Amino acid sequence: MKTRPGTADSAGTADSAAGRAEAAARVWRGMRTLVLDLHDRRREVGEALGLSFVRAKALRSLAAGPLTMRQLAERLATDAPYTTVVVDDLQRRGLVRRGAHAGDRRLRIVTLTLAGADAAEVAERILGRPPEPVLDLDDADLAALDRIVAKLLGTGRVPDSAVVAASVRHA
Amino acid sequence: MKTRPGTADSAGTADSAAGRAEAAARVWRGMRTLVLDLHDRRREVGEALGLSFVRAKALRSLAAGPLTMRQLAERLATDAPYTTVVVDDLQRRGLVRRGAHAGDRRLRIVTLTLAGADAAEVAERILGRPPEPVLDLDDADLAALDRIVAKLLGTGRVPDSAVVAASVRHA
DNA sequence: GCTAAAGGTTATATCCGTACAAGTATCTGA
DNA sequence: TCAGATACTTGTACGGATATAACCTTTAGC
Repeated sequence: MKTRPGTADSAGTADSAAGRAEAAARVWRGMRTLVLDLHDRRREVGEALGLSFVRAKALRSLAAGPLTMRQLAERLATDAPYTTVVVDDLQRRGLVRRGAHAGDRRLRIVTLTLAGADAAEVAERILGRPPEPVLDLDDADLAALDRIVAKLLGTGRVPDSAVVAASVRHA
Repeated sequence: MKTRPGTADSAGTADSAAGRAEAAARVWRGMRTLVLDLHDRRREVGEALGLSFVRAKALRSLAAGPLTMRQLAERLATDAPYTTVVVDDLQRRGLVRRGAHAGDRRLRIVTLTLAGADAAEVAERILGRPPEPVLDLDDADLAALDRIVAKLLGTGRVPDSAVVAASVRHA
């Protein structure tokens, strides 16, 4: 609504720009609805593991490799004290181990135990299971979506797991 | 990786099925990453309005039209008592009004005030603003994504705002 | 060596959200 | 009319998450 068709100038790009903005907004709202409203499984993960969101997220973060407390805090978007609480809890449950860093003895390196890796995998499987509508897409649509989503991710920031892994590895 | 190319049988559909499952999982993980990790603006909304997530969500729910307490509770996925707390708070801030339902005097109908509608619009604008990568898509990709996302949403449940609005409207 | 900075831990306070119990007012159906 | 169900409110208790301050250890720079 309110497209003001009279304002389109010679090239027609002005009108197209308005249409693009609308389409982009519609797409984004749609993606948010799919992820947050229609197919949010975070509660399911919590029930399956008996862990809160942040604790489950900590396990999933560690699945890619060990992290220091500070790095983990950044991943979880929390502060250092609460990260201590979370790791204490996970350690008490036997899901993570705290280790020392050879190079810098101030650092604590948090590593998944086997049980922790199992739990992380359970969480990842629940969260990663694609919803029905995605599975029902025809081959062409799925391939197109796959390509476009990869493009959307590609423009973004580097995953930063590589940096993290490297910084820990040289110990 | 691990595509096991030898297992493809005559029709080639078996191999394609495996590829489809992988693509679907990759797409879904990508969409979750975009919405939850790379472009989550829920914190920004809270800061802009000075309201918690649930309160902001209540305002956005009411933007489509008045709701009874119970309907609002369902939208927020909370129980009735907490909904009372939330509405009390929003009312104290002058963002919503509690009204009576003519037909059934047990019901309380919650309506946005003008200030509440403004706040809801602010929230919606922050959350609905598409991230850069979406805006940077070329016309063909954006159109394809628009079409496919609409398809993904279409398979789902009816928005149920219509039902809600109708049930309130007959007052 | 001494000081400042960084990594972690401990403790405390507070808010948000969930859950449960109980009570009031109203409606519905036998 | 009377019992039971529904809508909402009040109160309470608790876990989860955030913020801040204080402290200890270790590292790095002068």
